[in-house]
Amino acid sequence: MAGKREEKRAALRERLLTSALNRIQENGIASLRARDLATDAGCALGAIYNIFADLDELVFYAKAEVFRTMDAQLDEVMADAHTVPPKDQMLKLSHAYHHFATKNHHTWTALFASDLAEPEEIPDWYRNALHRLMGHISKPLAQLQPDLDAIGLNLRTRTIFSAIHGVILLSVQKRPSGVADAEVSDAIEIVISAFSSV
Amino acid sequence: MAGKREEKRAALRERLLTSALNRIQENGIASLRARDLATDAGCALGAIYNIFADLDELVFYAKAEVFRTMDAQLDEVMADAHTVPPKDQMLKLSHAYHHFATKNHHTWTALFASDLAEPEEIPDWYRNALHRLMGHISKPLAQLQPDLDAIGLNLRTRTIFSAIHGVILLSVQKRPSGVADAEVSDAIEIVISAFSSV
DNA sequence: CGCCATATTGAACGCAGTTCAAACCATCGC
DNA sequence: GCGATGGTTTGAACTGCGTTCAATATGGCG
Repeated sequence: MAGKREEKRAALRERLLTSALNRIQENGIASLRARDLATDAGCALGAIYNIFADLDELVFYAKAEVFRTMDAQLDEVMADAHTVPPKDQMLKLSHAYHHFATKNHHTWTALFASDLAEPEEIPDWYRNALHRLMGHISKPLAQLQPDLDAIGLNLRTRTIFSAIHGVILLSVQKRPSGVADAEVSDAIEIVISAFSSV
Repeated sequence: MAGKREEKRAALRERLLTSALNRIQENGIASLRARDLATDAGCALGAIYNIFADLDELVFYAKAEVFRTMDAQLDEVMADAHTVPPKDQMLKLSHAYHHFATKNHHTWTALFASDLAEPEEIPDWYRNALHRLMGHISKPLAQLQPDLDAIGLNLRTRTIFSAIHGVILLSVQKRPSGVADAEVSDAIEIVISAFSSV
């Protein structure tokens, strides 16, 4: 009977996170309720606080889950990317990012909901995932512009990511200043073309 | 004494909005409190609800104020823009947008805090301000690419805005995926150059 | 089995937005 | 002026939420 305590604890933790992800996916992070989570997970209200310091921490781990899922999907899409021209690699990544954002509207939006006011310890897995993501952009970019130094390449990589992110964010948020759903693909093409041909 | 009632009502409304703007600017929209607003404005808690349906409505009008202020500043910056080359016009606008965003971190962030879930009536003044903003981009763009039709120009305009917005947003939010504060100017230059040279 | 440490429970607390009935006060007809 | 009228102001009370905590239950272990 090694660690039946740990077992139950881990199972409850899992149920709470699953419930949170389902509810965020369904109704958005703003309408997440501690009491609903407890009901879903079949535990008492207070039990949440044996496992997480507060709801923010629970949400933090839920977001981590979303981020990891996205990371895995992007990695899979880009696994055989080296077989296509640099520009097509960036297009592929952008469209995959867009696809994830629309398929996971509420959870994806939640990822960016708040400022990272305090530069808290960025966890290693996060740094790594981000590094992989940026690598999917910087690798083809380095092919297109071989004379860029590391710093220039880094800045350019983040700039391209930010640009694509902006297009998708404003579109997903249905801002009048953004592009309509049906135009996102074209907008991505415009952005990547612009960055590919300097 | 025509309309002393209306007068007091308008004055209170003004005080509430001013208080809201000050507090958002200072501490961010998340820590806005009805009781604080009432104290600031020197009225009872319930008085807020004679003027606004709820806090969301008050915040809506506060955001409108911010948007109008930004609109006015951008218009002023761009007033004599026609004297410089198209690319420089877009740079000027982008830097002014960035300047406003950093000088008004919390209020600017509040503008984009929530999805516009329901496509509620977009007020005319908002549509107009947006139209002016987009005009500052589309005019120089049309000079650079005279063979674009209206639809293409419109899409391209929104795409450029989204790209610049993305760069600034991720930077202001201090996301690791964004560019650092000190790099934003360079990133803007990169984006506008890319879009100017296709 | 019996004891300890930990987990679980849900009632209770504090805080925040919102409501509402009573007190208040512009306004208007006289 | 003056009293009636109806919107305005008031702040205590209501509701819903995250969080806490003392009491209870339960796994772990000699």
